[in-house]
Amino acid sequence: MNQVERKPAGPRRGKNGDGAERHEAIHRSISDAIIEHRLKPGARLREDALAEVFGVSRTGIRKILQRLALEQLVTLTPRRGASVTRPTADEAKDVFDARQMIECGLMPEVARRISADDLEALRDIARREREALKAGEQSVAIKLSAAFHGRLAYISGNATLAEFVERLCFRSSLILAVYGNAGHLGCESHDHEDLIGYLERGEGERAQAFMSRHLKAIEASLSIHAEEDEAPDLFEIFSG
Amino acid sequence: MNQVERKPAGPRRGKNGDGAERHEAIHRSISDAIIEHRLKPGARLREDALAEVFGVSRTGIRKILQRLALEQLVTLTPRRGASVTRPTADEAKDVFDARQMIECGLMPEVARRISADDLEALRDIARREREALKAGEQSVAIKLSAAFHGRLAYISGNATLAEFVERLCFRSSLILAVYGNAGHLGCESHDHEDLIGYLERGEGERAQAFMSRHLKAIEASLSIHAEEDEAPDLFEIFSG
DNA sequence: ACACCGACCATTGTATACAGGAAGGAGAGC
DNA sequence: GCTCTCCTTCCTGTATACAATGGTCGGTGT
Repeated sequence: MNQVERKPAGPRRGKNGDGAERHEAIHRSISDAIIEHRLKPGARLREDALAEVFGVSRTGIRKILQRLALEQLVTLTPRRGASVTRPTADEAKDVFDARQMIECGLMPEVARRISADDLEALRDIARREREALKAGEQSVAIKLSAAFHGRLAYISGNATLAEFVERLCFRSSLILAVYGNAGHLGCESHDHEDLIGYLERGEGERAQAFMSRHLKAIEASLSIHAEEDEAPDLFEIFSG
Repeated sequence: MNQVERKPAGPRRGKNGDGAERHEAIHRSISDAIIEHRLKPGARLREDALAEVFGVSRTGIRKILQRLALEQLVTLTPRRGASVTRPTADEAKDVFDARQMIECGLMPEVARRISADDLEALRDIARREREALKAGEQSVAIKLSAAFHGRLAYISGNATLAEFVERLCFRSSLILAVYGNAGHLGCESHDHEDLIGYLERGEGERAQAFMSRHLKAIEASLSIHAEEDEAPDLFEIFSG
């Protein structure tokens, strides 16, 4: 069946078992690019291009793309390839409702378990976030905000819920990219610092209430208009 | 059961178009087999064997296996292949804590939104579950129990959280397989019927409390022993 | 006889080759 | 001049071939 006797085409890849780590690194690269809005919602992700950029074959790229699709960061349309997910208004609402329920629900346990190291790490993230915002680097700030919320969730000790929160934060970044006003993106105020204060003092209930207000504030800052591009409802348009 | 459709092995098996649906069907087949405990935790899943059974090539099987790994139904060890996940005691606790938080939190909204059709569908599932339990078909009963909880979550209207609940229920089936006592598996009593009653009467708070007790009862029925097979901690063993 | 070492086999990981469908462009007809 | 259709071209979906690795079994030496 092999018509052509292909020479072992340059196994420049086959160093050793770094394959898994390489894939992980590529996954993070693409994730970060999406979360930092360097890849905007709707952007198409061609397999060939990504394969060439990262120096692997399409096989590995496909695997990563599928994982990203499961995480709902990219959308995989059957014969059209992959593109960065453009969240709908409904999805945005679901995501923020879910964050309300889970992140707020986690706060008491977090307040109970938080350690000095955790506090330091969180303060570091919050500080860098403020600096990024001050410097106008919204990409970095958004990524750090997601990192803050994700890290917070992991302190609860429940890896399953923390993973879920992390994914919700990633999706939130996407939502900010679509529905956010360029003006005051992310968590500008001292919210994160204040939250750390409540947690440090072990005030779980207050932290919970504060987180609720915090998330509501973010959601309220979005301009969620229906965005009727995808499937323009001709009936509604012409029936009036 | 009859998913083994021996194809004529012609070269036309890649008749695309049905590819996506085929993959979906295979995914469901394997998922069901795991949830119904026909594939027990720890069972190895060789790619060749699955490829032959379902009449597709290893490429498609790999894709499905990776998706199952993302859903944490199978574990993918780097050079050793795939096997049905054997949940640890910690994971079991996390899963049930997560269900406590999310499923209970969803109940008020479910009580608000539930429709007559929903009630009928839920009653049907609960009835079939009881019948299966009476007939001693624990596999079917476990699957129906997961279906009940999943369906319930979808009524809330929050697709994101419902999806998460669905996945938690699948993982719960796995946990039951490892830590459950053969005696009283699943939700034996009239719990599901009672819950439907509360929801029908719009008593969200009561439904929430009842769901909490229900989940606690299931968790309490497990015998969670540490199961130190996976990575026997030699340091701890020999340091004494 | 037991233990260690080497080779083989089984199974996964990766790349490439091939086929089929969808989007865009060009040509022809009205 | 505009539009419709066909063709080309790119891109994804799938299978297969090849490389690498870990486990296992058998042989040999002490």
